[in-house]
Amino acid sequence: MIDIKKIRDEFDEVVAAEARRGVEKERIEKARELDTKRRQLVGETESLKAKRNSASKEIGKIAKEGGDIAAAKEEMRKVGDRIAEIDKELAQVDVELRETLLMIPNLPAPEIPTGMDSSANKVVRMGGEWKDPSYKILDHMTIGEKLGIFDFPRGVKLTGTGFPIILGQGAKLQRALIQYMLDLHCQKQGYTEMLPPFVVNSDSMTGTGQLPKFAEDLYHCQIDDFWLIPTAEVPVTNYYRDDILDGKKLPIKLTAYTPCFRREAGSAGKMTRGMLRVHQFDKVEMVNFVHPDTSFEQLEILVKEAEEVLTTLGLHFRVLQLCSGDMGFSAAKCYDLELWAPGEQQWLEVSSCSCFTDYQARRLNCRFKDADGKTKLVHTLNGSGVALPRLMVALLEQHQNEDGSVTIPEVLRPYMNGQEKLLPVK
RNA sequence: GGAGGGAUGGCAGAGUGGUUGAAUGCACCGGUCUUGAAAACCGGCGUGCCGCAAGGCAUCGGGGGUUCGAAUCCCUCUCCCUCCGCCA
Repeated sequence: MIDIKKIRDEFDEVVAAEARRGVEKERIEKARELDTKRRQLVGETESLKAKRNSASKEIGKIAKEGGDIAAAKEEMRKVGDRIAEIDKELAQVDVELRETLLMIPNLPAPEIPTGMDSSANKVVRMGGEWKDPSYKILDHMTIGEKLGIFDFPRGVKLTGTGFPIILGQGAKLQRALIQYMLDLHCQKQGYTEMLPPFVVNSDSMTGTGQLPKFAEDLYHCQIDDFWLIPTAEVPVTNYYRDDILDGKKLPIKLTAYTPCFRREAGSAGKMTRGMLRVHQFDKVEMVNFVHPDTSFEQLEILVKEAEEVLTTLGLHFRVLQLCSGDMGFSAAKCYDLELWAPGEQQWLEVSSCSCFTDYQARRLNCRFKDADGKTKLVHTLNGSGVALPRLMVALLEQHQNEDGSVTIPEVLRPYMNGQEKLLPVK
């Protein structure tokens, strides 16, 4: 949620910055008007309450001395009625203001490119290498079939489309990847691992912004009013909801492996081939709670941490800086990591690393005690480190051999009992 | 799932309708003393909102109600604890 004080005090700057994301001035104007209205009502009701409070004290005193209090009581009853009226209106304005603020995205960082869609994104660097081999490159579906590691039809039988089954050495490879990434983050990059619930309540979903807007994209357990998490960001970030952190302990870096569940209502048919877009997938996520002065430096570190996964797996990828209009709603600055999938002949997004400044923390009410003794909002960052299905696709396609086998990256072999290759089943 | 008991400031823990925003202890911060530290003593010490400020309002798990006035009474929800049942 954006800071209303910013709209109050730096209106023109906010309007200009939001215009870069395609937000009309009217929306910000509306927030400002509601805020003015709100403050006026607060002033009115509070001065009436002050009057009532002091009168009530007086009444108590008079009553004790046996004086007549009937007239005073009657007058205060009227004041009470008026207060109730104003409070009702105020509650309405509060709701409206909050809703309006929630519709305003985070302010884009000044240095990012302006643009409304992915065409304005900028490739900031390339990583790893790729050379097309002399033999014919296969796509992951064909490779998977040879290796006997995917079963899509039976996934449909068990659940429905978008719930693939991974088998045998493929399942083991996936498990190895998860282990490897967690170990890398924890042993080398200073993260603490967390194994959170995969199901959360509505407060948590609201805290990170999935609710109320994106309810349709989530799986819901009606009886208990629980939701399946679409990303580990939800439980991990909400871990510190309504919390005050010790400033000396920042940055706090948490990582978690979880399955992710996404209904993705309306996205059927969109790049859904094979493993590319599914309703359930595994992901390792990184979340940082940082001091406001360091958030953008931390973002650069976070991206490098995610990149390290790809580099050490020997994969070719590129780093994209997203333009103002292509970023997620809460992000001030965002980098995407895309892996090259030679079989698909396309770049696959496997990680998105974002700095949310205080936008997410405000909604989450996550603060910290600074060195000056003041309580302030933290800044939050998160990044995938990384998503499994597309990583698997790119890995199979980039590391495939002419004989149909797939070379297992060296760093994964300790997790695979030393196995060097995935071998065709027949 | 059944029965009962709870939820108060960072923690512990008083408080059952009127100077209680909240005793007391611990923790924490500042000071005195000390070569330094400890102890002792003195002072300070929740959060949010409105206001230039003075100050005001709200807040004792959440929501609603009674009342001139609610931490205190009523309703409701959530969570925690104890006992019983069931169970990986």
